[in-house]
Formats: sequence, C-alpha cells, structure tokens
Amino acid sequence: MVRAGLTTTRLIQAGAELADDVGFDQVTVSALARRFDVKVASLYSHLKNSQDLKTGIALLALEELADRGATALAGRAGKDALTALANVYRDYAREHPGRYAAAQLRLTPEAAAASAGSRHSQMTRAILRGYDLTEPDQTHAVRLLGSVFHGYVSLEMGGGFSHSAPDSQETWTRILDALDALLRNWPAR
Amino acid sequence: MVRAGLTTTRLIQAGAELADDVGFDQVTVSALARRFDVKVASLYSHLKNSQDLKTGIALLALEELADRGATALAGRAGKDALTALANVYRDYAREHPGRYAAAQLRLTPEAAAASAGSRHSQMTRAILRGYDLTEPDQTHAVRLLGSVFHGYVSLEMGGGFSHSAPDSQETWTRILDALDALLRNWPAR
DNA sequence: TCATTTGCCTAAACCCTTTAGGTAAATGCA
DNA sequence: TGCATTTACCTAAAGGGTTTAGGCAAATGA
Repeated sequence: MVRAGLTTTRLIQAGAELADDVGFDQVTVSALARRFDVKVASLYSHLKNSQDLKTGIALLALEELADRGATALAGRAGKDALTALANVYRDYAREHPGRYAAAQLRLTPEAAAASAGSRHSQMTRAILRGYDLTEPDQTHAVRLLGSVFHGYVSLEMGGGFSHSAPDSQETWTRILDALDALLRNWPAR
Repeated sequence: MVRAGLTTTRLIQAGAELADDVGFDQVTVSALARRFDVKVASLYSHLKNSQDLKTGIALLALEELADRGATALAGRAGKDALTALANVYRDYAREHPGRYAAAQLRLTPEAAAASAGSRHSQMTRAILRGYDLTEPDQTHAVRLLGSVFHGYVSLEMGGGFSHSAPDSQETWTRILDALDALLRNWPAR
C-alpha cells in the first residue's frame, strides 16, 4: 500500500484546481478523493468537513489575489494604480473562475478575520492616496471601488455583457476612466 | 388520502419562501416536500428536476424585482429615478435574501432570454434618459450602474460593510450622489 | 527491534436526487 | 348517475455525497 501523501495544504491546492476545472459548486470531498485516487474517508483526517475545504479554497484565493494586487500596485499611483488593481481582479477571475467564485464565499467572522480581506481594503485605500479624499469619503470610495470591481467581474463572468455591443473590454476601459474622473471630482456633501 | 394541491407555481412560490427562510443554497426538493408534508417523488410530477426548481425561483425573483423597479420608476427622472431604482435592488435583497441570491443564478441562454433580464437593462437605460449620454456611453453607463448596484448589495449582504464606520446607509447615499455627479459629467473619450 | 504514531482503509448511517411503476382521488362524458 | 380516464401522490429502489467509527499497515524514532 503506497501512501498518497495527503496534507491539508495539498488538498486545498488541488481543491482550487478542481474548482477552476469544474466550477466551485462542483467541488466535493468525493471528487477530490477521486482526483487523488484515494477513498473519501481518507480526506477526513486532513479536513474537518466539506465546508472546511471550501473555506480553505476561499482563503487561498483571497491570499493569491492580495499577493497579485500588492505586486501590481508596487510603484504605481493614481489612475495607473487604479487600473492595475482593477485588472488584477478581472484577470484573476478569468484565469481562475473557480477560485474567484470561492473568494465570494460568505465566511464566518473568524475565518474572515484570518483572511486577506483587510489587505484588500488596504490596497484600495492605498490607491486613494493618489486622490484628494478625506475621511469618511475615503471609506465611501473604498466601498464604491470594491462594489464596481466585484460587481463588474461577476456580471461579466455570468455572461451579462457578452453578445452585445460594445464589447466588454471597451466598457471596462471607459468605466475605469469614469471612476478616475469621479475620484478626482468627488462631490462634497 | 387528501391531496395537497401541488402545482408548479405553488412549488416555486414556496421554494422562494424557503430560500428566504433558510438560504438559497439550502433549497432542495426534499426540504420543499417536507414543507408540503408530501413525499419527495411527488414533486417530480411538477418539477423536471432540482435545477428546474432553482431556475423557477430565479425567474420569479427577476420578475418581482422588475415589477418593483417599474413601479418605483413611474413618474420619476434624473437622480430621483436613479435613487429609486437603486433602492429597489437593495431593499429587495434585504427583504428577500434568498430570492435575491436566486436572481444571481447563472441561467442557461434560453432561460435568460425568457427572463425579465431585458426589463432590468431597459429600466436602467430609462434612467439615463435624464442624463446627457449618447451611445455607446449609455451602454457603458448601464453596465456601470448594474455593477455598482449588484456589487454593493452583494458585498453589503455578505457583511462586508458591517462593524465598521461609517455605516452602510451613509455610504450608500454618498455613492448615489457620486454616481449622479458622474453621470452629469461623464468623461469624453 | 519494537512501540508509537500516522495515513489510508472498510463499513455503515444518513441525506438528497431521480426514475419506474402503482393506487386512489378527481374529472368528464354518456 | 355510472364508468373510464386522467391526475395526484405513493412506494421502492438505485446512485451519489457526507461523515463517523474502528482497523491495519506503513513510517518514525527510541
């Protein structure tokens, strides 16, 4: 009997690949066991339960996204930074649709606290340093950008913008132009 | 043996209530059968399968949302209309979280074509008549508004904006102000 | 080398989905 | 009103996912 060498990390990594291959909601402990050619019950030594696997994939995706964001933001400011971070989310979702879906998972407060969630808001806040916003407008703007990035990417991935002119790339560019203009002319109360 | 009076319509209606009660992803044919105190197999005379139920709930939610939107828009224009439609989405999601989640379901092209989806984009387009945008900027703006509404509501429901100042209502108001300002000063290419 | 720990296994219970085929209630026509 | 048909719900069963309990063999380490 040769051992498969399962670890929680490897399982979550493979789960992320599985998610990208077949969709996040098709990720099951059973499918993962099949991938390792191992019996289902064996995974339960490494995973508390099915939810645990999904949460793990979500946390992995949030970290990867934050890492990419940090890299993209390095040395950029203003609109350049805005565009770079926005494209990180969009590109990641296209390259890793399953992981991106995982990143939208509703986390428990504990999991959320341990996640890269705060890095994400920090990065958005960093972008706003290139614009002239004071609190609490900065927070409003962070939330707006988060909403647009997430909303656009998820509608685009759902096919909402395909099969109609103008193409989605064009809209994306113009929306980033518009957001930049808005941040430069943020309306006072 | 007293009959329960099941019909596809009643099942989907009850499925929508179930979704609001326990969450859309907890909606199962089994749970629905329990609610009617009927055996599971009995539902399969009215429902093709489990997916069919979920799609039905999604279509119901999209119709309800479109109906509310149409009512809200009647007699309004400009920022007034913008705010009204935005609040329709946000309020609906709060009142009917399960249905709102259902409305995000990825539909097949046929289901999507038969859905109220086009009514939604038409409503957003109607709002833009109060602003001075020509094609293709109108389409870009429709997509932006859709992204913000959907993105904000889904992040807010996920708890993203709770437990931090300023409160979410304040941000929502300021975002609508900002979008109004942006639409009035949409940047040229 | 032998004891301990670790990794994967079998077995079994439970829940959800879906289909096939049956019976009783409702309906509708003479 | 009586009977045939249709309709509504049922039982049974197969297939798949989740999860726990308990077992044996491989790896580790004294």
